[in-house]
Amino acid sequence: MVELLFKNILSKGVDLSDAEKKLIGSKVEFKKYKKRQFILQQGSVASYDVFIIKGLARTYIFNEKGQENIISFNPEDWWTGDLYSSHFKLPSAFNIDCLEDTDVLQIKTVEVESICAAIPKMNQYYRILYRNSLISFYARVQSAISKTASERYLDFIKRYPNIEQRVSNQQIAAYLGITPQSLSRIRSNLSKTASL
Amino acid sequence: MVELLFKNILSKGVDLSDAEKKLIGSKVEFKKYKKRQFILQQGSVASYDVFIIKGLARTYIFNEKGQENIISFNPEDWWTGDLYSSHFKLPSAFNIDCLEDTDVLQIKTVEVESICAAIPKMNQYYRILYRNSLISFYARVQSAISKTASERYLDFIKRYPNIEQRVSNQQIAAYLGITPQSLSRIRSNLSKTASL
DNA sequence: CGAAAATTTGACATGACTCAACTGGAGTGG
DNA sequence: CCACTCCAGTTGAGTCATGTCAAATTTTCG
Repeated sequence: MVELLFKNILSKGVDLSDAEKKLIGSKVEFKKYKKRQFILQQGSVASYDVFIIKGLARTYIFNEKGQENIISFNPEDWWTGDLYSSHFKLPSAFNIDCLEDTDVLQIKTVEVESICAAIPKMNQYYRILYRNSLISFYARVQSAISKTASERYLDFIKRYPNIEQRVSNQQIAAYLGITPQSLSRIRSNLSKTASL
Repeated sequence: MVELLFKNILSKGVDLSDAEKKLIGSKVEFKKYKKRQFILQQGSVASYDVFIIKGLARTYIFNEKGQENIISFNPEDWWTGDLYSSHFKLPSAFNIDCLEDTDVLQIKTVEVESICAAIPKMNQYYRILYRNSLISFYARVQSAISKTASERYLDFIKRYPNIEQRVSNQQIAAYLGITPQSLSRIRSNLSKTASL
């Protein structure tokens, strides 16, 4: 189990000694979630950073109109959680729930700080992790403000082909910020033009 | 000059010794840019991380339709650059130019790595810096996919009142992902309803 | 002052939304 | 195995927000 996390850490260029792995391993809790179960609920304060080792979760928010907006899909080998809530100890605006049965490793956010203090190179791991997330958010913002729904859909299936297979159209629509009806029409237009 | 950077580092909870300040100071280059001058041009490889001490820059990209999309405004006390390009040593898709005469401190990206290696707690500085950026990008994505142009405009002037004062409506429109004409209409509608 | 750029306004086109009805498949209980 | 319900997905009609193109007006700045 924990090996998957160490593998992820190594993939960011951080090589841990056995003693360091032992320390991190002692802070990590394994947990299983069922499909539809919540990892984090809106209004509660996030106290864990969650690393997904199997399954699929989504991070979403209800907008003013009461619709779900999916901020991100969180598959295996990814972290999820609410950085804002767990840092400032304020209630989260996010919901995180599971679209599949999901196994995770979770670490209390305060322990993340203590791990970084004890193993300074772990700061480098987080630096790289966050930097990579930032790079993909740049692209998402640009896509969101400059492209039509149809173009954004094509971006999505190109970038996350594995996720597209695993989620319903409703979920994809909530990720793109459009209605399921619009997505349905977009798909039918694309298949028409593709078959010409 | 460099004091402003140290102040920013301290504000993220990282307290530097005089020796550490000296090391960082030796890697930093001061540079002045005129209004309209480019800090980074599309197609070139970014090799610097740039800390703005005075003035205002913008990071933008040309979309497929040839329009400018502003990813972020970069005022004093902020970093700018292209994390992706400078990390992977690939040509940047971004343009960064100055909307005002701008003074910066720049550090070669490779030196950032050497600074982090020599002063491990600087990883913590970057970790926090990136985390804060990520938090604001979450909000921007949600705003972009779920709100009307009018709501996004209100978000913008509320969140960046100091920047709204300093840039043209064209720039704001490029940030919101709408046409200058639409922004003009939105503003005139808002002033009508506000005066009722 | 005069040229160029920014902003505003009008007319019209279009993309996406809403509301509503319909279709088809998955699961459930008799 | 069938009848039933539930939910995802599709489709149609009308509406609204935003874009496009064009022209008028105002502002900026050399």
